[in-house]
Amino acid sequence: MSSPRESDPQNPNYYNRKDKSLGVLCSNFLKLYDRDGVDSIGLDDAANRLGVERRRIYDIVNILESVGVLSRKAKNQYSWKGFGAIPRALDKLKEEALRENSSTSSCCHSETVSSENHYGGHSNSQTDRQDKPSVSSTVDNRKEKSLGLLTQNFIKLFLSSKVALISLDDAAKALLGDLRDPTALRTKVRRLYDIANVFSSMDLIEKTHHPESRKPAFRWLGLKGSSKNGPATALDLNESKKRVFGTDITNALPKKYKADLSLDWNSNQKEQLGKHSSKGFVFGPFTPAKVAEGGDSENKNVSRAQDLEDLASSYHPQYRNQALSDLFGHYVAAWKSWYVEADEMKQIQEVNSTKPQESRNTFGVRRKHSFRVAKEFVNRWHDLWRPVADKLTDEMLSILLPFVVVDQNSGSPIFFVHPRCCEKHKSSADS
DNA sequence: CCATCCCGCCACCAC
DNA sequence: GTGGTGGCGGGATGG
Repeated sequence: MSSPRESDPQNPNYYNRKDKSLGVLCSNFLKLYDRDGVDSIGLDDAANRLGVERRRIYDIVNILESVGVLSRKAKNQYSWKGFGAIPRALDKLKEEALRENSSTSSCCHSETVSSENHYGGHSNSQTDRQDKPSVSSTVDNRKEKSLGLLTQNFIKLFLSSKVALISLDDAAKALLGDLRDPTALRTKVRRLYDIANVFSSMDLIEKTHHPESRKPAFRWLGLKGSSKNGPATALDLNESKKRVFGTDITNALPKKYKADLSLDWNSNQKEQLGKHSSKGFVFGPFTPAKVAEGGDSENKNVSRAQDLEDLASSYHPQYRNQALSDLFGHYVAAWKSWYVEADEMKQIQEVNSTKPQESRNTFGVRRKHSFRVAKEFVNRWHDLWRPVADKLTDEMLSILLPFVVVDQNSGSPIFFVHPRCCEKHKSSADS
């Protein structure tokens, strides 16, 4: 006879839809398996450990497989390839996308992704049983609509076109080709939401809004500077993404679970970010890369950026509280895009002008972007932390404080992320 | 009201 | 039949 409303976080029966989204499930999945020593993944095992139904695991696994992170080994068994396998998979997709792009304009769908994707695997045996007249049609049909294939085609959309931003609606239309069935469209969009969720949790894409239309849209992030057609080795990120995690999973609790604000700090690298400034400020990720005052070579800048990036990834606190975790992930992604954007800008400028002076603009862009991103981040961060801010120990604060926002013009810090600190600075910085 | 997307029914398929 | 897979879309949720 009790009210079924359990939307109160204080309520032990608190239930939030987001807690069970494919995105967080994927995060947890990754936490579980993205570590040394993992080689084989059993679907039942995953489902049990994550506390979800098998069906959900299929969704994730299919998507991950299509970007090379996993590969199917046998029934119920997948082998872990890791994030290091992504660049190769993306290369391949891009290649295919370009090929298809040129020889197109007629209805082409199908055959987009040839059955054999996975480089590493000697996929022979029964791979080519798909020319049976009767069976093939249904098989093909089913395959054509598979989540995995849809995923790859979705990626191709980004890789082939110059469109950096795309709404799921548009994506669905594009992927449906000439088909005009509104029902099919809806279904397609639903699937795309699934894909977008897991990709978001992997930082492969990012959700934003279209500049004018205000409509939700997604931006491709890829693996930071990946498409940097550098010399040889192309995109080898030396297995970066070696994220540090705690040992246990967050929402292994079946139906409902209570909010848990306890934190899981990576006690180790606590000290190493000794970037203290004179006033006792501690600079963090948003430090503007010590912007080119005396015109330093860009090589230096690049390595500087790299340093900061490394700092962020090695200094990635893992919160038990999923919301905090997600938020932080969002912030890291945003921060990365800051560099990516700046780099792209720099390249363009380098082509357009032979002036050796343009690095100033580049950093102007960086600052601006940094500012915007940081501001949004801080606001949301602030709201989340307010309830617990006073319970934080000084040690905890020393970890949080590094997150500083810089002024877009001067490059100097304006306010700290810590709730206690940013409160008073916020208003002045806002105008 | 609209953007999201959880949830699980049930069709397929391989034994 | 049994069990693994995984389309698919109803309808709930949250903003």
